[in-house]
Amino acid sequence: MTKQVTDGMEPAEVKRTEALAAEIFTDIANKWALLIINTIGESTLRFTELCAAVEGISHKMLAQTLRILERDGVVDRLVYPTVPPRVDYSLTDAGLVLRTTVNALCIWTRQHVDHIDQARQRFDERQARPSSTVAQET
Amino acid sequence: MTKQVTDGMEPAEVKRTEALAAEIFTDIANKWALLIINTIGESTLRFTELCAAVEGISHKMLAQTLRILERDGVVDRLVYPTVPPRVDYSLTDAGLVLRTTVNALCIWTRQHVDHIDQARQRFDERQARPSSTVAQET
DNA sequence: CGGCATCCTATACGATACTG
DNA sequence: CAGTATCGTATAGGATGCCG
Repeated sequence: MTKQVTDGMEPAEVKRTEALAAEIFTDIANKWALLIINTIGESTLRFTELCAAVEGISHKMLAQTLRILERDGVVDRLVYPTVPPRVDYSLTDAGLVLRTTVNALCIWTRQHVDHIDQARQRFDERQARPSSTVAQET
Repeated sequence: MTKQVTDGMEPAEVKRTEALAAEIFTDIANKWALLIINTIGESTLRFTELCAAVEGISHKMLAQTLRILERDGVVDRLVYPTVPPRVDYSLTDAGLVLRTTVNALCIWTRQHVDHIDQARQRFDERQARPSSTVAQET
């Protein structure tokens, strides 16, 4: 998945990095993780605020995904020893770098909604009757 | 999920765009779709080539995900009416734009492998004994 | 309030097998 | 070779409830 970073490593080390990269990618490249990262952004949000801000996420998935992101050093978790408890979430430095990319993904989605909607209609139409995109003989 | 694009729309239209954006995001923001997009990149690959290039993907998931990406107008599918059949996959213009972002995501992952690996070790250690990150009283 | 555990359903996914 | 269908398992994910 995008080499170049592993240049000049011993085979064993490359393999370990490869495996870790795959793991990390799995942690991050999923709907909830990406939405959470994008939502926190530059701000600091409490658990409940996040739960409300991330459209459609459940209490459970938020807690679960936050734990993974915290472990991976993408989000910071600050616990106030008050009662009732207060927990603030923010992005780490690494998380902030990541977030610029994630945000670009969200913006791309928004900007292509119409285009994609039309592509879908064309596709669904094509499915109805045969004759798809076929390379022409020359 | 990242507003601003829906400014100056009627409420009903905003809601439709909102729903579509969520759908599209679900299609794209998952491991396989992102890996496929990043792998195709600027090139044109046959089904079998893609299957080999995308680390760990199964025949089934590749076919399934490609269908979704094709429908969304992210990948182009060119069928050669030969026997045995040959099918070439490449990114559409929209897909190419998207791919720059996706690639940035992959690169970020690679570049932060060590950093994240260390963050994980610290996290796992913290879990063993209590005393987590707690806000100090002032 | 934040978080974990539990239960249950829905979906993701792999393996396999069959077609054109 | 590319694709679809089927089946079984595994994981995602919602709902609920209990604790500090």
